[in-house]
Amino acid sequence: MLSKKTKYAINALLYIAKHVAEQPISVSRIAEERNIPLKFLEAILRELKNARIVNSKKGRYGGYSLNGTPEEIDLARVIRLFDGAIAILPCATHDFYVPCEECVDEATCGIRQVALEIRNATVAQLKDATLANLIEREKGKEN
Amino acid sequence: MLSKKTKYAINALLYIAKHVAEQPISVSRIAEERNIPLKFLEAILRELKNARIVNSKKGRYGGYSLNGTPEEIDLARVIRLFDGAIAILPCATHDFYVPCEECVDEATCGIRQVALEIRNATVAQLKDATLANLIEREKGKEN
DNA sequence: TAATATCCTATTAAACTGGTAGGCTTAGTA
DNA sequence: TACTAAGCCTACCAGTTTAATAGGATATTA
Repeated sequence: MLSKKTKYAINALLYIAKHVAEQPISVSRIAEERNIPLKFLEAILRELKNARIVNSKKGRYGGYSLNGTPEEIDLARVIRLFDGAIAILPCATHDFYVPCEECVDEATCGIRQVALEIRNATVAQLKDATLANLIEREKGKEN
Repeated sequence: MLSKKTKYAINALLYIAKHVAEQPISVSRIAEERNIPLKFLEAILRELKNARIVNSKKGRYGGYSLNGTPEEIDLARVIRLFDGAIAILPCATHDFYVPCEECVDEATCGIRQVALEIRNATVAQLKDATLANLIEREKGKEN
């Protein structure tokens, strides 16, 4: 399950993506519009900024803007940032590899093979899910 | 990520499946062979028994045996038992459905559509991963 | 009746999650 | 220059979950 942090992050990014013309957008505006605790969202956007997914502008009339187009930002990136690995086993992740303690022989482990196949499929689906794609999907379902 | 409980459960089931002829097999034997804390594994096998995935026999020379063939027991069932939902969002699960708090309109939500697609693919892969299939995979990699 | 199993309940330490509090720094604008 | 609205940073906290451990009750077989 995705953490609330990740879900808040995705929703905030979608909000910015839908209002690209009005960038930069302040944390307080997003917090109000999407019903996210202000201080919590502040921390989230700071993390997104440190990960270079958004840019920030300090001071009055400052706020956050996307670093890149909505086509370039996908869910895999956001989820990895906040929730870490996407795979179901630590020995089957690409970015966060850690061997399984319980494992006798990783090379032959059947569970690991399954975990790798699932991860590959899931990551592909999450990379397809860009901000632009998500907004498209919502429009498609509206009628 | 799968919990240790789930991983222990899968390993215990695989151990029993590999020694079908010697059923029932005691918790202490499995715990020793697979390096799993005895009392913890005890609780795990009891849960598997309550979920009718294994059978138990009390008293001396008792132990646990598979309830069904290794072809009939798959990872989806075991994971759902210990870790709950397989989907990445509560609104995208089949067995544990709960609406997303953050959600404005579930019917059009793009994230949910992605989550449903991922869940469908993942569940299919986990259902294919039966105990028999996992043992097959290990044999295939051995040479 | 001794030995060896499963079964059951309670407790616990550590980590994680979701959130709050308070204050500092920076940048436009009157 | 002073005000104000914004991001930036650190510390803390309460509740939940995870991964166990402890101790004993009950059942079965030789």
